[in-house]
Amino acid sequence: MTRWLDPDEQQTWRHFLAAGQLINEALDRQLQREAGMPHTYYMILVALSEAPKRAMRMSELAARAQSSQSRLSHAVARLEERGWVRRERCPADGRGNVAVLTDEGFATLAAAAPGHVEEVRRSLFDVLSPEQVRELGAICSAVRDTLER
Amino acid sequence: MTRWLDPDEQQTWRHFLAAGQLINEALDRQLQREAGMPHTYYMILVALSEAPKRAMRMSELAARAQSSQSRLSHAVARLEERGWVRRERCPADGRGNVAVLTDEGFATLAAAAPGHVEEVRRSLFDVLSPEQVRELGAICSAVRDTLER
DNA sequence: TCAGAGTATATGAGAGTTCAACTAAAATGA
DNA sequence: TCATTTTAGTTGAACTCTCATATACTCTGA
Repeated sequence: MTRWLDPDEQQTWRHFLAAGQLINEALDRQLQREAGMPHTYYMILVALSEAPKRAMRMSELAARAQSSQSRLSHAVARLEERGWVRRERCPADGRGNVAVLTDEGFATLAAAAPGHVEEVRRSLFDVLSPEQVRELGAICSAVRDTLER
Repeated sequence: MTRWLDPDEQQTWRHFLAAGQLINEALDRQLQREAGMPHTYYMILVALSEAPKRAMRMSELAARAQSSQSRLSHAVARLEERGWVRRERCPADGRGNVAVLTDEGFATLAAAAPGHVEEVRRSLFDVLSPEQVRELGAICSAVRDTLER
């Protein structure tokens, strides 16, 4: 009944898990050390920084930053305490909130970005050939399309 | 100075993050729902189940299960409470502990495995062509070799 | 226009993770 | 042989995440 993994698939799967975790740990360590925030928070700041007026509805932000709504809500509360983000009531929809990246938040992000990109290169792009990067892009895109929603 | 990501790299990176997270979430949800444990705990049980006598030194186990020592220590404490793992003092080295998978733990793992494998197929292998699986294996292996230690 | 259904977000508790101590037992070496 | 260093593992606190629930607003249809 169960379609078990054959030895090759097993190995691929374990490499996949190991690689993914090593990269995530590297990202988190670098950001925690140099910017005092986890990668999930960084992703939230990035998403906000790219939005018009650096502002976005909470649910839209959750989608962009690949966060659950609850996680985002907690995270933004922390980011607000640090003064990097501010929340405003949404005028168009009384239920909604809009998260806004403050200047201080933007400055923090700008300061953190170079070190982060360097880490991204070190842990992924520098390791792979251009051909592999293309392949990886296609693979991840396929996974994403399948699992998303 | 900073080697920023070009648009293609950006996209690949975002697909990579999204895919990785979607898969991890799928794994965690499935295991939490059907076996009442997170994926990290599952990996610990798997590692133990493959060891001679289903027993392993803590640090060796941490390495195999891709866990930090601290995380493993906390996790094994929980697994012990549930009766799935037992800890014994290591006779050869007075500092060491040996984690042992109990019969109950093994049974739990055996019961959880089919659903887990099914989820692994659904979220990764079924999505990719055999060629892509090969490519992904090579890519992850390269990342792992570079980042590990 | 109002009850009921649906949507946007927040919140609290419980659980897992990290980081920095801390304990205890080897190993080292003069 | 004893002080030092290293290694194995644990622990507590602070923090993040998840899940279920709560709150407050909007929409829908009779």
